[in-house]
Amino acid sequence: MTDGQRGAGADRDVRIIDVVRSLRPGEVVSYGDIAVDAGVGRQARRVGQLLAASDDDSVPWWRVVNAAGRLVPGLEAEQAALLIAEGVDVAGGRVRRAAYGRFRRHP
DNA sequence: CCCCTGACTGTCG
DNA sequence: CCGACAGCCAGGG
Repeated sequence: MTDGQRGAGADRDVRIIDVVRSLRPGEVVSYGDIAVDAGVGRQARRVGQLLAASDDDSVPWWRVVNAAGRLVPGLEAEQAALLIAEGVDVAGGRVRRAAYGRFRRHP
């Protein structure tokens, strides 16, 4: 592919996944933050859709929650276990604000 | 091109 | 605190 970027869409996906993979243990961020960090603006939905379709084990999807700190529907138990194992404060199917690593929301 | 769906988000009652 | 609503963006039928 010496010509232009036929994979423009795939490039965005790669960036998003890359941001998620850059998360370290105990670090939790929201879909919106991931989208912004990846430089795709308000594609928070695409982030979730992407993670849902990704089978890659190198992608720590459990470190991603929604803006309310809510865990992934249907996988709350597993996600909670993984987060707690990393020292994240999880309660009632959601992550506590204080447990966020890159939390960039008004406190 | 139109319509529906979604691991989202912010506002309102 | 929580449910209902509307807004936004991209993918799939």
